[in-house]
Amino acid sequence: MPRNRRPQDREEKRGEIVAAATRLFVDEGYDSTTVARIGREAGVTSNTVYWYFKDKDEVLVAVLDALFAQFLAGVAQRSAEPPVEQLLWAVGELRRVDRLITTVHARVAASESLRVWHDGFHAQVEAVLRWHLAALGVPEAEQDAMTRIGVFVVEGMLTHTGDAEGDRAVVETLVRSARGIAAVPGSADSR
Amino acid sequence: MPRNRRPQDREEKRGEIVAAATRLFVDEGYDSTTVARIGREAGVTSNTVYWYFKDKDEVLVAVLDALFAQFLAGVAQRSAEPPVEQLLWAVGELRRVDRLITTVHARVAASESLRVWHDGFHAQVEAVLRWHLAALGVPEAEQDAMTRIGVFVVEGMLTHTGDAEGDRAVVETLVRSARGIAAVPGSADSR
DNA sequence: ACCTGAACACCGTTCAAGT
DNA sequence: ACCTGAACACCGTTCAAGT
Repeated sequence: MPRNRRPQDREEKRGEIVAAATRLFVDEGYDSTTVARIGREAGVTSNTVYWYFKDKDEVLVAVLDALFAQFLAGVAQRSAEPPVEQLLWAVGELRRVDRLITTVHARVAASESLRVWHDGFHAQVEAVLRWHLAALGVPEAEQDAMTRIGVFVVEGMLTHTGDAEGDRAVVETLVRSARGIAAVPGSADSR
Repeated sequence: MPRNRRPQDREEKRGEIVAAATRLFVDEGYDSTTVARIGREAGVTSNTVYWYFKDKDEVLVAVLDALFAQFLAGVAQRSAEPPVEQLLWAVGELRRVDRLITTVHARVAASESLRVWHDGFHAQVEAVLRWHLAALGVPEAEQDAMTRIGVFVVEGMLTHTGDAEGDRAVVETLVRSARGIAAVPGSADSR
């Protein structure tokens, strides 16, 4: 069966490259990681990386896909926990890859495929947050703004390290704000 | 008077380099701007830039200092306006340099002087925000968390473009949250 | 189809040499 | 003190050539 043997090998090698790149990008950063190094850790030459990926940014997209899938699995497992704990866990998890998040922002302007990935990522994160807000009782009219605030705060926590108590205070204040909005909806009508 | 003629020329040339770099960094981005290009626009060779600055990151710090001073002057002029308008103005202003903000985050790990600048910038922004929160009546115990949230939201708005109505909704919701926290302080005592 | 050696293009930075 | 020409080091990417 030579017809389906090749594709399997291909996925395998590709996976090794992605695994090596993931380790290097997370530990040393995107800029500090040369394509040659990625290849070496995967047992090939730098040129070979270009047989599997269009360019270095495509490698990054593959790495992000892998990391994000892992992350979503963790989110699903914790869906029963209270919102504050879920958010704190997510922040702690994503913070391990904070360098990559900054890299994504720095490169969306230069790479079209990275821009697509970034937009998709935001859409998914926003969907999850909106779900939580609805569950907390935030009326639909306020969900857009609250969702954006939530995304911004999460992203800010990732890129600016804070201690455990500080993080908890931020998340608790945020959730309390959402509850406050839920209790007193509207901005100009009532009162 | 040859004793104070030289220093003046020096500041002049240095200023031209910073002016050229500012234009290029803002319009084309830090990565896309070569040191050679900065020099050319200032009428010198790339090597000459290195006589005035230790490296490309130092040029960036000088550019940031210039832009930030300009920004602070604008803030001072608008101190009488209501908080929402002040914040919206600040966001609009900073958004014009959103690329640089991303660049700063991408390079703090690599450049010590950039890290120092970034920390100082945050300290000043936080001081301004804390002042507003105190004015809104947010109790001291909650100011830390609310300040961090404010910084994160502002930064998020800069790096993620939104339309005018969306921006206004976010800022209004944020200020309303602060007022809500001010009205019902504490998280576990009163109920 | 998969992989490599060699080379190209580009860029930040340095150095010896000029005035 | 100020500036330059030439060169170095490094890196992403490509290409012709192998199996």
